[in-house]
Amino acid sequence: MSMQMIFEALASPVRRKILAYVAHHEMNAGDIAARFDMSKPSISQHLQLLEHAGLVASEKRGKFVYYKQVPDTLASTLTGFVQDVCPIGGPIRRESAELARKAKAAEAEKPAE
Amino acid sequence: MSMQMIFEALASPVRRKILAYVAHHEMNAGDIAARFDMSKPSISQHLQLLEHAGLVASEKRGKFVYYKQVPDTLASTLTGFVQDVCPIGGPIRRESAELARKAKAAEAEKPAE
DNA sequence: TATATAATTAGGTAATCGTCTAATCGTTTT
DNA sequence: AAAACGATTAGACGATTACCTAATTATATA
Repeated sequence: MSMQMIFEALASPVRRKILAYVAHHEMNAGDIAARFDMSKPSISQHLQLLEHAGLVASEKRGKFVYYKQVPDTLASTLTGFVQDVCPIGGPIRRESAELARKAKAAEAEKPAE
Repeated sequence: MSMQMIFEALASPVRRKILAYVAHHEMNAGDIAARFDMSKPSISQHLQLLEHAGLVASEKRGKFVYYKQVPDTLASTLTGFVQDVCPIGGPIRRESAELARKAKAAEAEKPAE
């Protein structure tokens, strides 16, 4: 849940891909593992690392364990970091503006929340 | 310069600290190393990794090698990533708003560019 | 030109990371 | 209650990473 754990979690391409899978809808461990050319235990370990970092949450229902992203942690950590490190002024707000534009466009395309 | 290299670079606390040092003004390798309880060659290695990731640039002047942050890469990579992975809509723009507020406050405090 | 200083390269070692297979735990179904 | 299925834990292995010291390169200065 610390900044260190979050950056460590994001350092792996596999974990970033997992994160993208569970960003918009939950998915169980097996279905996630099926997307990778890797054993289930390995994926399980990546999932745990993501969970310890506070980036995903799991819920067991019957035989299955479902994973989904915890929405706010990532955005706030990364923007906080950028805030600290980047020369304040231009770049961040420029990105913010573009971000807002894209988000608005995406929302228009998919009106259902 | 790829996304992978950037996240890898950010995974180390030492490298994030270096990045913070060179964010707002350049600094030579020795002065950077003096801030850490670590040998100069080790810091040199971290600096090269940051440079290969495209996050800092170096310039040799006389005996010294000066490092400074490349300003836009980090912000655009991280916001691009957040854009991909986070549930679109609320969180990003909420952060953006807060970011803009803080940046404005900081600018008021230090009017010289 | 010889010496001193800044920085990097080279080479080596300990620790960590990512992966695998085999074994275990919990749940469901027959 | 036994068998099947989903997931995690345990243990082992190879590759990578992070660090160190010693040696080297490049520049400046006595």
